[in-house]
Amino acid sequence: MTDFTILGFLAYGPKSGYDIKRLMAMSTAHFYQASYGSIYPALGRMEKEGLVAAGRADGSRRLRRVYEILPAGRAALAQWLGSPLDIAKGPAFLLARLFFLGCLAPGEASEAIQGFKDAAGKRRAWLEGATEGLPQQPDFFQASTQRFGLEYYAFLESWLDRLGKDAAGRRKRSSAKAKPKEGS
Amino acid sequence: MTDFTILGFLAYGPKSGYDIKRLMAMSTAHFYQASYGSIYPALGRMEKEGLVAAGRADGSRRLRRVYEILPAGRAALAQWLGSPLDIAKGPAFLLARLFFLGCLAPGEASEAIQGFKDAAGKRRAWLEGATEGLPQQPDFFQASTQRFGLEYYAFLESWLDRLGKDAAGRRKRSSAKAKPKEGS
DNA sequence: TTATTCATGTAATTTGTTACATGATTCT
DNA sequence: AGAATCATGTAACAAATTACATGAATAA
Repeated sequence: MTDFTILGFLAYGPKSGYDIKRLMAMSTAHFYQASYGSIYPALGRMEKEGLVAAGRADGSRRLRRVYEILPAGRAALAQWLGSPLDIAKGPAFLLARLFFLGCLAPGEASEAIQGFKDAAGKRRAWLEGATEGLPQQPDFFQASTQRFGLEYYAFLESWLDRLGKDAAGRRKRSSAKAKPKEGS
Repeated sequence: MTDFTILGFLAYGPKSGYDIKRLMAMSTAHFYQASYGSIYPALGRMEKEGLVAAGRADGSRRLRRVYEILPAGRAALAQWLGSPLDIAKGPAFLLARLFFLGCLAPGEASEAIQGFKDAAGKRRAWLEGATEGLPQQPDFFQASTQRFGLEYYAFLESWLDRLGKDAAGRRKRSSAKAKPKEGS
C-alpha cells in the first residue's frame, strides 16, 4: 500500500519524503500511516523504476529532495485504483483506494466504487455459505463473529451504494453547471 | 495474533498444527488465517515458553504432534483477551478477541466487550477532532473516507452495545435456569 | 499403482517498524 | 546559545508469506 499511497500524494503535486509523512499524519492517519523507514526506501525504489523523479528544492534551501510523479507513476496509480480489491483485508485497504479516487476520471471512479460494492457483496455471499459449512454448533461468541461479518459487509454495501449515488449526483450537477441546463 | 489464536483453539482441546490450520480455514477464515510457516514455529516457541505441551498421538497412528494448553498458556490467553484493544488496526483484531471470549468467565467477557465499545467510542471522538485539523478543504473522496470512519465506528459501537446486552441477557437466563426463578 | 490427503517442517523473501545517526535551520 | 523542528537516511529486528522438501497412509 505504501508505494501507491505515496504516488497518490505526489499526484496532487511534488513533495519530499518529509512532506508525505506529515500529510499522512494529517489526512490518512485514521487508516494508514507509513514510517520514514518505509517512505524513503520506497521513493528511492520508485525513482529507479521510473515512476517518480527527484529534483532539488528551489535554490537557497537546505537539502530537500522533492519528488514529482512521472507518467509511468500516474499509470501505475490509476491501474492500482481500478484493480480488483480484496475486501477481506479490512477497511484500511478500501479507504486507501477511496482517498485517491479523485485521481481518476469521474466515470472510472464510479466504476471503481461499483467494483468495491460488488466485492463486499461477494464476500457477504461467501460468508453466508461458509456459515453452513461449520461442523459443530459454535458457541455464543463464535456465532457472534460470524454475524458481525454479515452485518459489516451489509453496512459496507449500503455505504458504498450511497457513495456511488452521491458521486453520480455530483457528476451530473457539475456537468449541468458547465452547460447551461436545458428544460425547466 | 497468531500465538493467541492458536492458544484459543487449544483452550477447547488438544490439537495438532494441522488441526489448527484446518479449523482456522473453517471457522476464522473470514478474519484470520495463518500459514504452516507461522503455526509450526509458533507452537515450537510456545512449547519452549511453557505455554503448551506436545504429546504424541495415541498409539498406532503416524507422526502427529498433538499440543495441549498449559495453565500458563490459559493465563496468557486470558490476559490477551482482557487487554486494551487498538481498534484502529481493523475489525480482524476485534473479531479475533471476540471469537475466543467464551474462554473467559461471563463477567470478564462483558467487561471486555465494554472495553471494545469504549475503544470504538474514543476512536470516533478522536476522528471527529482530527477532521477539524485538516488544513485545506479535502476533495469529495477524501472527505468521504473521513465520513466513513465516523460512520464505521458508530456502527461498531452500536453493534458492540447490542452484543453486550445480548451477552448479559444470556447470563441472566442461564443463571435463572440454574436457580429456579423467584417471583412471578 | 498412482493420486490425494494427512502431516510436519525449513529457507528465502517480503514488508514493515523502531531506533539510531547525522546535521542544517529557525525560533526563543 | 540552546531547543525545537526540519530533513534524510540506514541498520537491526520482527512477523509472516510462499515455496520447497519430505514422507506416511489411504482411496481410486
